[in-house]
Amino acid sequence: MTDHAQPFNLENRYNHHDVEERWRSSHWEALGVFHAESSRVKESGKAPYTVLMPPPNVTGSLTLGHVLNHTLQDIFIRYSRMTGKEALWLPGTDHAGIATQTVVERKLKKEGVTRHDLGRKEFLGHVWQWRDEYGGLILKQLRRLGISCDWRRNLFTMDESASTAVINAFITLYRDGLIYRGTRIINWCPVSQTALSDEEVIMKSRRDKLVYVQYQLVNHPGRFITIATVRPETILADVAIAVNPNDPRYSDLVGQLAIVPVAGRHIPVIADDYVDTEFGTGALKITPAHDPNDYEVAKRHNLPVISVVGKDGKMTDTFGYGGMDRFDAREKILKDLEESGNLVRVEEYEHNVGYSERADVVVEPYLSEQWFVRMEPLAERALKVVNDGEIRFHPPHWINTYRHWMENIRDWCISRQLWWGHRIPAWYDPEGRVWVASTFEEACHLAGTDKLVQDDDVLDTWFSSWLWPLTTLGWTDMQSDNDDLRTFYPTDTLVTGPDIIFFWVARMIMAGLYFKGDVPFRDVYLTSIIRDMKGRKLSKSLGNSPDPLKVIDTYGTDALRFTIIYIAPLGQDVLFGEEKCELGRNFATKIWNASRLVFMQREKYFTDQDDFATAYRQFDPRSVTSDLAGEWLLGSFNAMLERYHGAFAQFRVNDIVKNVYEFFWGDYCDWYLETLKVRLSGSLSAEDARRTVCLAVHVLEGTLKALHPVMPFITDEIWHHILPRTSSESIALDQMPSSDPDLCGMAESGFLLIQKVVTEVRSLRSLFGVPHNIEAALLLRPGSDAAQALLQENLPLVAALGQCRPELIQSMERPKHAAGSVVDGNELFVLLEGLISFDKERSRLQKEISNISAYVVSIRKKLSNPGFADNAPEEVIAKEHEKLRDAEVNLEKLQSNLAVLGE
RNA sequence: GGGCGAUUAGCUCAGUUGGUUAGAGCGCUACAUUGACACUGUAGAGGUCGGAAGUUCGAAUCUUCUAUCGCCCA
Repeated sequence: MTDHAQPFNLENRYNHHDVEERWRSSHWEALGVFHAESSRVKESGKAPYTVLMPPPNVTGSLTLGHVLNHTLQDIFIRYSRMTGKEALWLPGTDHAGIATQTVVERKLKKEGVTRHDLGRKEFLGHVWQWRDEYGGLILKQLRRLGISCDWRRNLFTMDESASTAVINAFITLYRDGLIYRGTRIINWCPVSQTALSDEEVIMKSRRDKLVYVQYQLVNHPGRFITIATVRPETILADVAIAVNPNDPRYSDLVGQLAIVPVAGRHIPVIADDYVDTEFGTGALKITPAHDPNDYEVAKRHNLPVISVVGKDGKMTDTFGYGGMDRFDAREKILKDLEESGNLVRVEEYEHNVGYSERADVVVEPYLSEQWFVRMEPLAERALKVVNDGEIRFHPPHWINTYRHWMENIRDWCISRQLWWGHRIPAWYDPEGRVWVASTFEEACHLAGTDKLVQDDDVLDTWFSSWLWPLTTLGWTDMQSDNDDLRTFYPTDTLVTGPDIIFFWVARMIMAGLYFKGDVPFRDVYLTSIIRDMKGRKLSKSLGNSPDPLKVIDTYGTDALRFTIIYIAPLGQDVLFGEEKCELGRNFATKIWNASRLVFMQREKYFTDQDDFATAYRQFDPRSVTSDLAGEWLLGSFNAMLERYHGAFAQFRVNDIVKNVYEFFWGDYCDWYLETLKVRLSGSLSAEDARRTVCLAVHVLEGTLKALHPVMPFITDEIWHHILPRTSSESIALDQMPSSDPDLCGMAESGFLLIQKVVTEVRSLRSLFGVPHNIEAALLLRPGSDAAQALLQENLPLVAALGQCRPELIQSMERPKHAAGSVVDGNELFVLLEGLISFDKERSRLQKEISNISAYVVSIRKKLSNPGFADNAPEEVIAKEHEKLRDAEVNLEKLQSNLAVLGE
């Protein structure tokens, strides 16, 4: 971009393509606007402020969820940067073990190759190649959002430093006894063919058949015991039937043997408290290889474990089902049971079944040897820091969810039967002993032999993500210590979706405390979930997921950012439809056009940029006097800023944008700019005119700064037109205005009366259908000397804004042929010779009077209630008295108007 | 079964410690098109705040019960 001064005014029409292209992130990036340095914290004493980007999945592409999430983070970061912090936003991506491996395997399949054909090493070469080619897509797309992270620090969870950290974290936990290897029933995904953690299993409601099957007793021919199951195919793996020891129905059968249908195996009837007497028949088949609870029962009773379902979800039994899919086998065994006469009955049954999060197939409980993290010792402190408020959740109700998980914590299965990921740093010697070490050499040294074989498995992707607050700042092991860690850890604000509280937030807190001895962040902002206009979750299969890049092309990045923040309140779901972005687009256009008006006025009173710059730099808003609207505007602007900063402190981002929107559109454009036109067209001294323009620009610039965190592009563009600023400067580095408490009070100005009078005149005009091109005569009868002076001074304003010829009168006589009204005790009459029907005006007044009478009665009632007078605070009572007085004055005047009309 | 959240204008939602004649955006109605802006302006219609009971001088706001919907965990 060339470095010439911007034109004095803006293009006629706002074009988001041009503007966003000009300031596109690469420009800001090239300037280093988004870079943060620990040295600046050390040397200048600036306070650090850090945000961690939740690393998007490398296989991912931009969704509206990302838009919301990253816009929020950008808002926090830009605000902090502009309020004088050293703001660091750490970006990166995660390697998404299952998802990435699946994508690459699918691609290879098209070429007729499986990963097993290639072997581990070559396959990983393909994955890296894929990642280099396509893995950067999401980051490219994120840049279009104009987000201000320090891209130099971009980290990938498989990068060398992050990988070193993962291995060292594993070793540390292992040596501390917090990682162990054990045989357990885990969640097995038959499609991805790997173990999953509990969190990766989604429970879904499903209608199945509850099958009642009778087992003959060995020693009592003709007697049966009946069980109920939803998984009849696992009957083949039964090792016992359990009943509750207190269940009288079965007490005589405990210790007997029963015959498993189809399999013919003899199994004992056992008694165990685990059995629920209410469910089914009260007799439960025990299948330890295919149910975690049954496995526990079997352990207690020393029962064998028999497996009939393999890794691929196909049967492995020797009773004629071997090789069949588990669901086909279920149908077949139903028929076989019926034929053999063992099927008692079948009921429809609705229950929850676990599905694999990634592959969306029913998870198979599978007995295997896996690695686990012992979570209880980690949970204790992680729970405490949240209970104690060291980490705050916004909105706070999510603490309950967090607490519940921590209090019912279960060990974390971290091994995955994949190739893509951090390989588990464990080796086995010929005797089967395990050696955990950071390298093969070290393991050999420990084992005293080099005949070692490394564990085939890799670690859960979240095992690297939980170290994200550490690895992004260069942590690699327990000895790590560097300027970035010292300066930026703990980080400040984490913005993420509530769906990964368990996966990620909770585990990062554990890891931060364990490996660094301190919390990883202070505030957790949990975002809204975006749904479509019908309230459905956005999903690719439903086709209800708008492409954010298309939305950006249509409406603009600023518009999308503004809209999504405007409609996403803290802690609520958001119903999004593309057309909602009209809101943001319209606002951007409004900002543009209002700025154009201000710059047009500027051109009239300043010869060029430099002339204006000199005056503007010397301009002190506190010097504004005898400009009613200007003083009011300053008051309103500062009151807006006060709410603005307050909303930031409370993480009420939604309020932030609504606040600025209302101020700018309502106060600045609708009222102030209209008065500005009137004032500048009047007989103002050149000096006053110049000062008036400076004030208009001053408030415009302040508003642009307040909006910049939300709408970075348009604000930077217009900011460059305010003064001759070079393209190497940016509003992003300018200082955010703070609220001046002395000026806030000025919002309570006499200008409010002018507004009310103008509105009332317009209302009467509209009500009586005064043609727009007619200037009505307006008579004003002030209710006080102060109002008299105020109105007198601002008659030109009333005239222009109310499109009327106003005149102050003292006469007590009501003008004929007029529509009358009262505002704050001041009467106004719009003369409507020939236009007004007395009947219409009479009925209008009557209606008005009855409204106000009812109001007066209600306040009187309240005030005469002794309970109110005794209990209500002073200022509330005073306010009621004031309301009553005002209402009474208005009522009286309306009544006399009506009386005059009746004569 | 346990927990959390929602229920306010036709639609989507604000309403922060109880003190408003309950607000906004979109939509709707009427009027306005040469001087920033129709991606606009001005005016207006529209709600007994899911239901019931209670606390209180006073409840959209607090308590209890209840209905409906959604999410999380068993």
